[in-house]
Amino acid sequence: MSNLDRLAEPVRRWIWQQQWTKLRDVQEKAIPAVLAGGDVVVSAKTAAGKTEAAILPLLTRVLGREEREAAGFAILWVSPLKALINDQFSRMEALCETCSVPLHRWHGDVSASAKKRARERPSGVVLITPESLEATLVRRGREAGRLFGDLDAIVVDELHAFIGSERGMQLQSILTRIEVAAGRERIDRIGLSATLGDMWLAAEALRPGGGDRVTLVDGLDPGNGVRLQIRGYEIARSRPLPEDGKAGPTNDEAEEAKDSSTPTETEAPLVPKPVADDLFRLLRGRSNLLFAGSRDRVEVYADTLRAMCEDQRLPNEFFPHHGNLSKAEREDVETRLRDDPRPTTAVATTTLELGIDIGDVDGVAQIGPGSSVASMRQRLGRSGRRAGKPSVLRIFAVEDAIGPGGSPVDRLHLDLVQSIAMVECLKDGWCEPPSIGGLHLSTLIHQILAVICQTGGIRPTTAWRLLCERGPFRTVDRALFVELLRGIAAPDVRLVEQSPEGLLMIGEEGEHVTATHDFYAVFATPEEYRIVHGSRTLGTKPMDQTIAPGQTMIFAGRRWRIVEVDDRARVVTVKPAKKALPPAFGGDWAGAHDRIVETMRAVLAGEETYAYLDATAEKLLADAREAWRDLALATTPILSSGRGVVLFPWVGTRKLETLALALMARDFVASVDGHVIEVDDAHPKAVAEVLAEMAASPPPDPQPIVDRVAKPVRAKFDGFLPKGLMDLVTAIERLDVASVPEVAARLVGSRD
DNA sequence: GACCTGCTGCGGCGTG
Repeated sequence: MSNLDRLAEPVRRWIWQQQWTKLRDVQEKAIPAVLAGGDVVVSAKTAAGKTEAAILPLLTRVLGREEREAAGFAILWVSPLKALINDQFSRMEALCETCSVPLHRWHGDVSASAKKRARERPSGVVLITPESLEATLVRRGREAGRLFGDLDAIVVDELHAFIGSERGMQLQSILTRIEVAAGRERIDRIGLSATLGDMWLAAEALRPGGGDRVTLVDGLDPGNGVRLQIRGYEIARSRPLPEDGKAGPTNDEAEEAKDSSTPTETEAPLVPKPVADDLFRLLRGRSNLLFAGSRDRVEVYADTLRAMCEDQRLPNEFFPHHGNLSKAEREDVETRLRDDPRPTTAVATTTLELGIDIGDVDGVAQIGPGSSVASMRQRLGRSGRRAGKPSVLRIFAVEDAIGPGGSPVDRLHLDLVQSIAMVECLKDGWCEPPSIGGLHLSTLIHQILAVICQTGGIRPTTAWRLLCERGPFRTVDRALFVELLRGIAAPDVRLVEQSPEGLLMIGEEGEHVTATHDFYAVFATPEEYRIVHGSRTLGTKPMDQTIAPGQTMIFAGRRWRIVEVDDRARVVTVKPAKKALPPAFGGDWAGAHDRIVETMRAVLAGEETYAYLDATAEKLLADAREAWRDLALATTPILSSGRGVVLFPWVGTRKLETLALALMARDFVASVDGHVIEVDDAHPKAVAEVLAEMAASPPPDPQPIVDRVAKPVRAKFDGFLPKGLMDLVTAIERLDVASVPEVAARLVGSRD
């Protein structure tokens, strides 16, 4: 018997109106779990019907409750994106109406009057962002009991997107604060998540400290199979790529003339011709997603493919999509993908990996290995959603042509090898676990300020119990909490102060910080210029680079020249140009997980053949394996190179960077380049001696290593931390000092 | 050699 019969009558009526013949697997499983009460994580891939899996039984619960005197919201539905809230609102509107349950949208783009109405007569379901929830607690803390005291359940949509992040810590903290303000022991939490390698992490993220009591519901995914290919390209580079942003031409007539000239023969194209030709041939005429890896590359690839359409007098079907493009530019692409019959390829960053509704695409392509196996899996799920259609993923591995005399690292074709390693990890069913265990002191500072605003003043002990004992900051003990409070109450900081009665109050600087609307978000955002053409805002660009009139840039997939820069208003006015340079957005490299780099070593050292490689990729892999043998890297992971040394420990980026800093603390000039460490002006024997000593000793003193981290301040409130606490955060969240002996042993252990 | 996300309250003005 289907669990359909356990749903309330109006809910069943709505299902009947939808003409559903039966419930999806994940819905059948979720209904009894949600009806039973308690915490539940529902996991399934995108578009499997998770929303209905949660809302149908939740509405049944709400309709089954006896009418109560005190009003209040019944269901709090927290979502990471405004766009998702809008999608979900239209999906739930008719259902809620059938059930006579009010449905509210609550985020920054919703009118203040609609929010006021919801606040004055709170009831039914409210779809809200963490930031809007934070704002409500901070500005109307005394109303929290009235608004949330009668909640039946809290839903966290896209739970996986919150795990381990600053925003995730904030959300967990807010959920605790709501339970406490509502005077409730606990309120049921329902998490909706993508499938993770380890679902216990999702359970623990939903209920910190109580993950083992969360019910896990996993939707079956029969799937339509996967067609995956790695395409190799061996490109002779006569000249290096132009350096980003630095070579902007000056504003004069000669430059205007240059706009219309064609690129000279010696100038290397930004996208190698064989790669561009294949992309054009394989993608044109269908609907695809092309993940280019960075915003700069999104612009360059979209511009190159658009220009190819124009050269062949064909209508353009390639459009860029990334976080710095305006909402209007992005929505045009999304709508065209979803509703327009014309073939469309969106060239994108990670913006199109998550939940936004764009329907199904024919294929997915990506340039290079991509940032993680987890993201490769999400991308794969974007195609092959229609019955009988497999998921199609093409990975373009672009490598330099290089002879036996070339640089050892380049001969290993590590981009291709990493692509293979990541596909192998994916086939094994593994993906990176979210990184948890950080101290998150920046976010804790935020939560201390927020709780003071919410309550009007709080005792330090009460704050610690709320945020660290009951809330999510479990790694912060009383002593550390007191040290943090002393730091942010210091006379030169003054975020907080203590009243004569011992209550924590907002200090002078804290008044400034909490007064602005920028306060509600816990993540930092760079200052940006707005890029404007005529009356249309194309998007924004970070202001760390120098921007000057006369410079050209590719932006929103088209070519522009900067006409005017208004530094006060932070507006850059542009006009069309015939030729332009790629824009520079900057960014940091998050690095690869240990398991990926270990698999890369196994790929190089092994003899396995991979059926998903094309002929060039096979040839490049053979060349890389030949280099591996020539260089005897299996037995000699320390190579002499020019006047320096190259180290191949085959560990993930965090351990690699820690070892490089440890060598710097021993007065070597060491730097990380991809998956290797380069030591300048050093003799292999001298480096090996120090490594042997590190391998035989306990982990080194972290302080000299921490002191060499280039930019320690990263999170929004890091700047308010006393140095000792900033160093602690750096050591715990960015380094792995304990691994130094083991990584050093990998380099010297195999030489004896 | 990376990416993404969010926002209150109030004063002033125009419109129905």
